[in-house]
Amino acid sequence: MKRNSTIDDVARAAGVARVTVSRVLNNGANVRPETRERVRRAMQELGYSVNQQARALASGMAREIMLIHAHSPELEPNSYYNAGLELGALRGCSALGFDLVTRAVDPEEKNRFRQLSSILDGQRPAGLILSPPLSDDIEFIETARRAGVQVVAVSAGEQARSSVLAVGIDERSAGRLVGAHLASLGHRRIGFIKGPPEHRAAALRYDGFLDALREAGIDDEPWTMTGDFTFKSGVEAAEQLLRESVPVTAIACANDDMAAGAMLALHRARLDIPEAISVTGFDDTPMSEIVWPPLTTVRQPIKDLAERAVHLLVEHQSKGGVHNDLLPFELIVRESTSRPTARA
Amino acid sequence: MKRNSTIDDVARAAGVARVTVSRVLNNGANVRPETRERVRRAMQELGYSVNQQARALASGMAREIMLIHAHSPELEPNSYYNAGLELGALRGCSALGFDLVTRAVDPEEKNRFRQLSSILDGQRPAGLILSPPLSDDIEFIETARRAGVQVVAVSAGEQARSSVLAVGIDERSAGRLVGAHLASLGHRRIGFIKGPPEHRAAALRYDGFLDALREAGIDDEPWTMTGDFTFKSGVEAAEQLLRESVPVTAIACANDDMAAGAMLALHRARLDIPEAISVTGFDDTPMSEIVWPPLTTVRQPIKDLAERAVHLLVEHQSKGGVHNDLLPFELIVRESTSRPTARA
DNA sequence: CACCAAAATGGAAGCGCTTCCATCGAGCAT
DNA sequence: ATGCTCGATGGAAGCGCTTCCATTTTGGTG
Repeated sequence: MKRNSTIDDVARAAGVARVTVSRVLNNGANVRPETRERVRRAMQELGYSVNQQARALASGMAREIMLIHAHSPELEPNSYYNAGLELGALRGCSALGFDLVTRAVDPEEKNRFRQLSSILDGQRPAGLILSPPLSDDIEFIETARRAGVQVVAVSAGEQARSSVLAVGIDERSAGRLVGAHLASLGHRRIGFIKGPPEHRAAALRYDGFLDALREAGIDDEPWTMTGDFTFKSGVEAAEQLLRESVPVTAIACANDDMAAGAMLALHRARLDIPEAISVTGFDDTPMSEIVWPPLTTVRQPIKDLAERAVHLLVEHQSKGGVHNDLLPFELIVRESTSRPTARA
Repeated sequence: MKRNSTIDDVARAAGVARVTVSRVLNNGANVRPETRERVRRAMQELGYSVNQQARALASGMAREIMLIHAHSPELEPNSYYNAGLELGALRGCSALGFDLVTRAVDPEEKNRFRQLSSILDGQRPAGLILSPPLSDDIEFIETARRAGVQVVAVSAGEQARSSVLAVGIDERSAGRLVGAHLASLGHRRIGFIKGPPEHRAAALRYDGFLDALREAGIDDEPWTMTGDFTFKSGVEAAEQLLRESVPVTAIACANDDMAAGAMLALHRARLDIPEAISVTGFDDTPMSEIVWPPLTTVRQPIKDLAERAVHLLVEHQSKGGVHNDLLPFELIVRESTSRPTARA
């Protein structure tokens, strides 16, 4: 029955005191480089890894990180996105010896600030992870900070990113990537189904999209429609477009759900995808491989975002400060996009 | 800055020693009922909750639970199912102060027993969560037990359920529910797309399905085809059925992915769902709401299964024994099923 | 070369809990 | 009554780590 080695084993092996090992562990100051190295080597040889439980217990710091996701009663929850965030956050917490507490708050609720304050008061978490559109709600963020809780905003817009810890992707570049893809295929008349205006990240995606069109010499304002990220709103937006007989050869959507909805509307209207109209999504949810045809979309590392958020929170414990982490994204080209057929 | 109350606070409030509170906490023996009650009340009043970190540290038990999911290189991983399991397991671990370690093992790999042994040897987890088809691999389970690790089988077949801890749903009844639904709508000729034979739970679903048909007076063997749970295999199975011109009015599938595949094949063949053919799935993945038409399916509480699995593992620590937890499931009737039209 | 601040290191306490062992009565047979 | 067992309770140690403070070492200065 092999017992994991402890900090004392390392200390003994390195010929130093336990405290010194602890300092090395926490990148503490006042350790001579050679001592540090010796301790490092001892850790290596013993295959040592810290016991997060013990660490958390000793340091006595709050052991909880709170994940708040938006959940309006009317809107169906974006289960994939939220599940991904929770999964990532849990992984991060697990690795760092924290507990995750998940809460839902209605972003429309007038009362949400008071609500947050009372939650924070009861729990005193070590940090708060906010997802859109809460991560763009500056007043909400400020309420949390006033309560002395470190905040990290996930996929937030520029304002939030410049005032608290943040993780996300370069939304604007991601949007540009989609626009460039469509433009390079030869599409000139493109429709865009946007997300809700409070969702700053989606707005940035749209800006990037416009950039790409402009760079490709397409200066006409594209036809746009605003959805609320649900499948249903995608259906409705596309139906609206068909009703108006807008002559587009491609429709870009601010997320996959709306793209799937749009595809359904097009299917119903007996329009072939991508022959008649190309469609793009955003997020690369599992659904994008299931719909027909498989959806061209942007893969966003949702789990990694949340995991990173936890680390950020722990690293910047009480240091306050602004830190903006951008994670990589990727355009996944599938069969829902092709060059426009010479017809429209 | 409110500090959470500790076991000592409770002890003081109840006028007993710390140990006694600990005994109450762990349902230990040798505490007089009235003392127990007094302690309980004190806990209540102080809003006490155990510090799992401290508990885990003190009890010195392994702090890790290992989730092993099957992952063959050829087969696309069932991301929704696996993500759900991981999410649930993480929640459970988080609540109980355990860490979750996730591993993937190829169930086809001859070498998997040795592989498992070496993993277990290195990590010594407090328990092992096995998902199908590994949870039906008796020899695999035995290997783990021989290494002295408690095992819980998720969604396993009867053999595994009778030899280790297990959580799942009553697969047979769930299958019966689907069969009864279809039969009650008036379908007499029904096709069934099965899962792989090693997947015992899927086989049970099929048995239950047959039971229902028999109960409805349908004694003909239904037309069946075996898939591997992938979207693609669903497409192929349905195409096979169409090629053979089997005169079914409904197709039941062992999971949602195959159902979605079958639907695609039917769409391509210009068959309307549910007018020409009804389709059912199993699992209620998010996809079932996205496909067109929305899929009638059985909702299985995947996250809860995994969460329960963790609890089982911890409760039965070193007690060995067999325990079979059945969680509730639910038939979700959507638009992919209707009475057969008077045509076939 | 003595002197001192600053850097490097170590000792000890304690986080909240469990576990091991000792203690204390009560109830029972002798 | 006396001795014993057994159920109920408490004392003390310690899990692996951090933190506070004391101590030793270093290297720069006059």
